[in-house]
Amino acid sequence: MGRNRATLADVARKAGLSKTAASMVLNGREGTRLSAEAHQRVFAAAEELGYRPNLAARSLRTRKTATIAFVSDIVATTRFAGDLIRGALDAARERDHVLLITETQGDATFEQYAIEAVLDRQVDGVIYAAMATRRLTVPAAILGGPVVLLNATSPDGLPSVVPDDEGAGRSVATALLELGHRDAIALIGRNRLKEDDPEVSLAARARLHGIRQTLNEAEVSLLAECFCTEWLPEHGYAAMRGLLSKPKRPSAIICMNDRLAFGAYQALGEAGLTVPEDISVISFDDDPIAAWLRPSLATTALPHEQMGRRAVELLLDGGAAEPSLVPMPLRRRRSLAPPAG
Amino acid sequence: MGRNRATLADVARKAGLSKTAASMVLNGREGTRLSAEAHQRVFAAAEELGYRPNLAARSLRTRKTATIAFVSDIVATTRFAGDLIRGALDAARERDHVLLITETQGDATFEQYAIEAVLDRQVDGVIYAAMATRRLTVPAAILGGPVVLLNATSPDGLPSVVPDDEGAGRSVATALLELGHRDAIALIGRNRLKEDDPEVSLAARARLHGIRQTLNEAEVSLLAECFCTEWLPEHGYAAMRGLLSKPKRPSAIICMNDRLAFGAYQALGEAGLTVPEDISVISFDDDPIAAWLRPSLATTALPHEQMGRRAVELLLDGGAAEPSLVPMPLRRRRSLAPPAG
DNA sequence: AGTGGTCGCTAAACTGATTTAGCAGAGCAT
DNA sequence: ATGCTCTGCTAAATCAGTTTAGCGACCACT
Repeated sequence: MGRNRATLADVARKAGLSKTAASMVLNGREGTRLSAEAHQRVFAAAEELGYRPNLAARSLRTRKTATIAFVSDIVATTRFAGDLIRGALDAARERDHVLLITETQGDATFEQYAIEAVLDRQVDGVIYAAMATRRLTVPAAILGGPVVLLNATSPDGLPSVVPDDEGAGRSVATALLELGHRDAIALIGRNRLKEDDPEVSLAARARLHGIRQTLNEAEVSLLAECFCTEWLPEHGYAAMRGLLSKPKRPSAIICMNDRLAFGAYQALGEAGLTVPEDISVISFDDDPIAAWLRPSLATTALPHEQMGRRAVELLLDGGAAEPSLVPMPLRRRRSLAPPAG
Repeated sequence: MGRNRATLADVARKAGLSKTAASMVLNGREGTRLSAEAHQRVFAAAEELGYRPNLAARSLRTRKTATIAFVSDIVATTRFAGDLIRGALDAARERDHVLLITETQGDATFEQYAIEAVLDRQVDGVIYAAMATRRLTVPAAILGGPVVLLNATSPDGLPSVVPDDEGAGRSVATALLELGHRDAIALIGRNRLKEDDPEVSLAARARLHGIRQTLNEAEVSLLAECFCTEWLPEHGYAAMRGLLSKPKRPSAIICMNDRLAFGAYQALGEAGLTVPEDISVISFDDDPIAAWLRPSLATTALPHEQMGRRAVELLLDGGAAEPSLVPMPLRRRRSLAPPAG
């Protein structure tokens, strides 16, 4: 890879100057008294030789690699990982940095390995990302340098970037109230584990809190709340069937994520009910399926790309110590209507 | 990041030996005549100081960085990217390598930038990945070192890893024939652009070819073939409605991907038809939604994780020059049944 | 004439590893 | 006593940059 690259010494020789001079010119150092002509010659030589500095050599001296580690628990399994990475990639490129990506798979041994691997490569900082918004404790080894938590918070008070799930909860509830839904709003996706253990999820509790707060302020209470062991379509399906078997039919359903909503749609379809004429549905995440459903599903978007970007900005440009809350925009789609009759 | 790390010189000093000796012991060099005691002392010193070599320094001398570039056109937008990356990550870790990830977004300027960025960092090789299986030409700049194409082929005859879409086409057709479907099989997802331009897609043509070949051998021809401008649910929906409006109803549908099948399901549901009793459905990709649909959708899986893994193996361990075809396993699910009546 | 300052530039040290070339001492044969 | 080999180790060069310290020439001023 990259054999026969021209070195700084080659450039200097061609320009008839010392390495020192060439280095200073190419780095645009202020206050050196090199002549305009020397500048010309160095630039010309570098151009002609297609010179590009060897960053390994440079970083040996400067201890800067222009490389950031992106350490995450799981990159696959969720389609969102790509957006998180893409946002980080974009922001890194704008700052002439590059991303070293590793995955811990939630395994302590892998994590240890991943961290050593990136520290050995002298990365300038670490973005420690979680795929589900949660609280975690970062390994001590990376605390020697800049760290930003992405989609996670930690007890150490490290800079972190998380979505505003509570705000999203408020948006969702407000959207329903504005349409006139009041005493027939049901919730699908309560989950003790997610709500009570911040190391599993911070989103569940925050979303619930946002919803409750808004409804309380309007003096509205939920018609029903369904617990689900997981947030997958099958659980949404089962929950929806449960709701439909009760005497009072809800006028609107809030699902804790889009996959639950997908399951709910399936149950509604089987029951011969139409969205949104019979029942409105709204949820969280803006999974791609939300737009594919018929009718399209109103939801609040997890701004993964923005979050990835913000993490890099925080890491390289510095910034707020308190968690950076990224708003979750409401996507108004066809699944919303005023209550029937 | 990584301040105050012990250096090799520290280890040597503590062991009372030269850097040379320490280096040789730690690298397990054969044929050096260092005493067993010297070995002990070096290991002990390294252990005690928590010594880890500075890879930037090492690579300056050895021209090896134990780092691979993963350059892809688009990492987001498709949920599959994660699996491709994960497979590569796993295989890289097993070989003590790490992945530098960049994205070109299909833009020539970004591509140029990405390639320079990774070459400047002296990567040991490049995995050039495409998110949709297609043919492409790799930029000359990376041809100076090892390159493997992932989910793509090139006219240069570079080593490449692609899914066996033609085999998948055969599996799909065979599965339907075995169930007894013959003269009422319809196809959704013909697409001139994808079929005719290998720089857009290799999958469409290969899948179609596999299907046709198997049906021809059984002397069966397709009842209908629907063209779709894109392979999204809405197009599958429209195509399915089209098929249902014709006099002869198909007994089975082959969709060119799962998203089309999702759309087909929606149209079938609206028409009051049930899968698989009225119509069987089978498709390609094994998108997560395939398992979420009711009934679950039979499909052939794109083995992204395996492909990512294979690419790294090819790059680091060497191997076949001709394209490495990774089989696409058939996932038999509930959407298949013998034709009705 | 001597002193000091600025200008334009360079030699050499330094970063932390690997690798080449070779040295001192022991043992052995001649 | 000399030459030879083998053992166990080290000094120094090297990789490709950055950075520190300083050199010679020229000018101005006292």
